[in-house]
Amino acid sequence: MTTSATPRERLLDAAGELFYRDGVNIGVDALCKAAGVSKKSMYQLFRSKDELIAESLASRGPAYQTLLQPGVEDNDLSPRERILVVFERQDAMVATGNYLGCPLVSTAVELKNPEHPGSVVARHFKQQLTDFFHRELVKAGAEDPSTLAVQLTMIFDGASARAVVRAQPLGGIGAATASALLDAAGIHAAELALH
Amino acid sequence: MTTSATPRERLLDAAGELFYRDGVNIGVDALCKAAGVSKKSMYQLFRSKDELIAESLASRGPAYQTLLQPGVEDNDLSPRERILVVFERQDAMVATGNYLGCPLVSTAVELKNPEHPGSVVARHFKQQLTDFFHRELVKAGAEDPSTLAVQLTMIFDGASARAVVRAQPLGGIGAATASALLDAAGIHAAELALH
DNA sequence: CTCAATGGAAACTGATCTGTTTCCACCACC
DNA sequence: GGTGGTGGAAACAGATCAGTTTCCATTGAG
Repeated sequence: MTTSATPRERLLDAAGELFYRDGVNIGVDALCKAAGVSKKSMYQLFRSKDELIAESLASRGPAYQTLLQPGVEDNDLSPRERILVVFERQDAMVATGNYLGCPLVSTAVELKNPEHPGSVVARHFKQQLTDFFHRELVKAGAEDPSTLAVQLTMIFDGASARAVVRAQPLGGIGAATASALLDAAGIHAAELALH
Repeated sequence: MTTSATPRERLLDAAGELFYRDGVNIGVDALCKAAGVSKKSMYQLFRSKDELIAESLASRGPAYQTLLQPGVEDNDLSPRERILVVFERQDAMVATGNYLGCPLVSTAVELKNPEHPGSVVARHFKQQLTDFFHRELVKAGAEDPSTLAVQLTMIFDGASARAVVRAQPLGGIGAATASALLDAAGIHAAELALH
């Protein structure tokens, strides 16, 4: 009624945004009001607020991934470039001024409990970023793609933490660090030309 | 009365621990109960809960720094070693299983508002870690100590985020990444022997 | 038109939130 | 033996928390 989407979609959308903007401690009343859904409907659609946290994170996870990772249309990019695009897009997101940290990390930090369904979802999607790095590193012929993928993920989350604490643009420091690490691993910008 | 410390000290101690363990949304009642201090006394000593958040973080900041950074007794360590000690100690803290992320980053993430007095304190002490790295990098003759210090801080916070999301030991990945970055910057383990 | 299902509005539970206030026990100082 | 200050216990304010329930308007099917 408020919008054309179903109550469930409206709830997931509002939850994804408000849990991120205001933290997971925001009240269910405010959430339902923002979604234009009654609490009755909410508790018919979701067992509890905790489940809504997890499901809203899961519903936004794929969108968050595609926001960061180059799509299929970027197949002409080298693995190195495809990796660095992630950091460049992160940089752009921070530059908008609305960035409050990686939603996955923020949720895990706020929930504290690693067994909370929301923490489980966060862990899952964060692993997907590492997996993306891993695939590209294998394509690039990295010597130790597993370690390097974890290191790149750490740089990503470190840049995210810096953006939160400083509340200022990153100025490309994430991409620069990832670049330095890739260089050190022998994955250079000119690798395609060398082959 | 409950302990020998003054009510103020007891409050700052309890706040530092509970805000970290349970998040800044823990209630003032639970906090005062843990500190053995009445709410009346708390609100005489601190203007608001927000101020208590900031002051408790500030009171634990120096302890947190010295926990991470090598003391004056470690003057025989090289700058490189002094930097890597930070990551080794972080690794050890994560290994205890009680690690819930860097208190500074967690507080900033939870508060969302970068102008909150607690966020200001977090920013200040996080900068001190970067400053420590910078001093050591200058000593080591780094070419671009400013950038490198920021990168090391990012690796530190990235490792911290990983520990939270994964809820597992880090296995030295932080030190390994910092080490790789220092190597790439020409600050090698053998530098003292080369001089 | 009738009937049943959907779902929003809002009251309600009992607990908790931040912050204020009252009251009283204690304790050092005179 | 007073006296003033410190500080804990606890009630209180008004708001909000998660979650349940009642009531009613709408809507699509028969």
